Amino acid sequence: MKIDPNSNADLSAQIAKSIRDAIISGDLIVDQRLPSEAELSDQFDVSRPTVREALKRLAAQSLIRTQRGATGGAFVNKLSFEEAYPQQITTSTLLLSMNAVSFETACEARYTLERSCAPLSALRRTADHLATMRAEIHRQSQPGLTDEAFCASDVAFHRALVDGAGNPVLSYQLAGAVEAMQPLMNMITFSARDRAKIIELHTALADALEANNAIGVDTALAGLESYTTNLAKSVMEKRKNKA
Amino acid sequence: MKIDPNSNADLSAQIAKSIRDAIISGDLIVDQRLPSEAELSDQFDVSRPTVREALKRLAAQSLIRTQRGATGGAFVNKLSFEEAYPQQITTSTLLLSMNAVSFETACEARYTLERSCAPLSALRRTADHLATMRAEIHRQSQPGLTDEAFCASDVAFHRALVDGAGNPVLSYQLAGAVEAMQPLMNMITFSARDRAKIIELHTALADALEANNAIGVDTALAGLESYTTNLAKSVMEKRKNKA
DNA sequence: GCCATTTAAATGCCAGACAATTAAATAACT
DNA sequence: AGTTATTTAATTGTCTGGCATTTAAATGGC
Repeated sequence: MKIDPNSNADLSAQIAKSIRDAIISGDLIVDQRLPSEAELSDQFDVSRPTVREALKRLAAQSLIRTQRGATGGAFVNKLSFEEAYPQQITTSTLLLSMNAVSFETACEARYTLERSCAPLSALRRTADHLATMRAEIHRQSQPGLTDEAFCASDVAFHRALVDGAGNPVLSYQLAGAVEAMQPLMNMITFSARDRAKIIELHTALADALEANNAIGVDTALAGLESYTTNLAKSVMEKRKNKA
Repeated sequence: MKIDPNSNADLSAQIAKSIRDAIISGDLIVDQRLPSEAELSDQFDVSRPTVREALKRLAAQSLIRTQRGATGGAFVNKLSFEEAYPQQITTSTLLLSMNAVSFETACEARYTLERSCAPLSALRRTADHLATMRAEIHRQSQPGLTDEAFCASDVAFHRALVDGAGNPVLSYQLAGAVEAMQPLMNMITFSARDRAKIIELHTALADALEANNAIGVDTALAGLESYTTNLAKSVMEKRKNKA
């Protein structure tokens, strides 16, 4: 393997790209062992620290894992949905916070995606999903719950709804949309009245899901979206007037 | 700052996590300069190569960028949607190829998400989006087009549809779902008859979008999904009988 | 005041070494 | 022979020290 010395990219970035491409194309398959760092240094004609920087880049993307010891080395990692979740959530969160995405835009995206899962979830949700949602509703009605805990419970509730669709690809894609909204929602202070209204809608949602009523689920979600949006709007308004 | 020597994680991983957390929490803000590698070595009490490995991990996630020279250093990067796209697509693609996700499951997720964008796109699509879609339809009807090129055009067509919703968060989330399907679709051989049918559905879709007819768009998408799924099923069947 | 040069600070890269870990090979012992 | 203890070898993890390269600012000459 060779590296272009005229490229303006770091050597470690070029090497990482070379190996990453090999993984994507299938040249390197899951659990296959990469050459040792010393061998890679020879092959790419760079020093070991440079190879290591390249490997750390790949490790940061969960594309490889490393083991120490005699039979150790770097191995192509089987990227699992579980591993990809946090990455997806971190990225989505930072995208929202760094790009001045309005609450409305984020909210619209989140509920648009979530509503698309509703029919499938109404069809396929298991008793487990329903139980999780009922439990979260119960938690949400506890007095003395902090806004953060309320929002976290809200996220758990909605993730159960999404998971009810029984499609891991959907769950993965939705994780970013649903979880990344939490920091934004945390900025809203929920009064007792707000919570009661949200719990009411959550209950309607769970009821509809229990009855396999897709339209009812969609209606409840639409209600939640408009209520959340309006709530956020009024909170922002109040803050603006105060300042 | 301190690092736990009892943790079984690499020092570079711990340092990367520490800095990453500072970025997520807002302790480090966009375009802020991190301490130099030498200063970080002192602060974390590790050597410079270890610090560098940590920084490369963060760079691989586009959380920082580095500049050489007198006023250079590592800066917190403003994560843009454009930067996040390829990451998202790579991850989604690998998730599908490494986890034996069935074509049906992937297809269901993709069309479920895409159909959720349809009403918004019917409402907001610009002339530009329509023009892109018409151009791709034209390209798809060219004889002699390879299956790969046909699929790539298909992806471009659908991305224009999604972008028509005018919500960058939606576009980002959908990018993974739509683009990651391409390698799977490339495995299907599209006969002339298949292509004609798909182009017919694409045209119906564009027509409905032009008329701001949300229901028509949804119908066309539903038709596409079932046609694609059946096509894939018959191709797989044929291959199985052959072998 | 403007341009060329020097300087200093920073990242990029390398060579070599040692520590820590791990599995396999070997030796010792029963 | 079988089992246990020891040694060995391979590999990653980390450190030290250094040099090359890049870049902006400081300096100096005109």
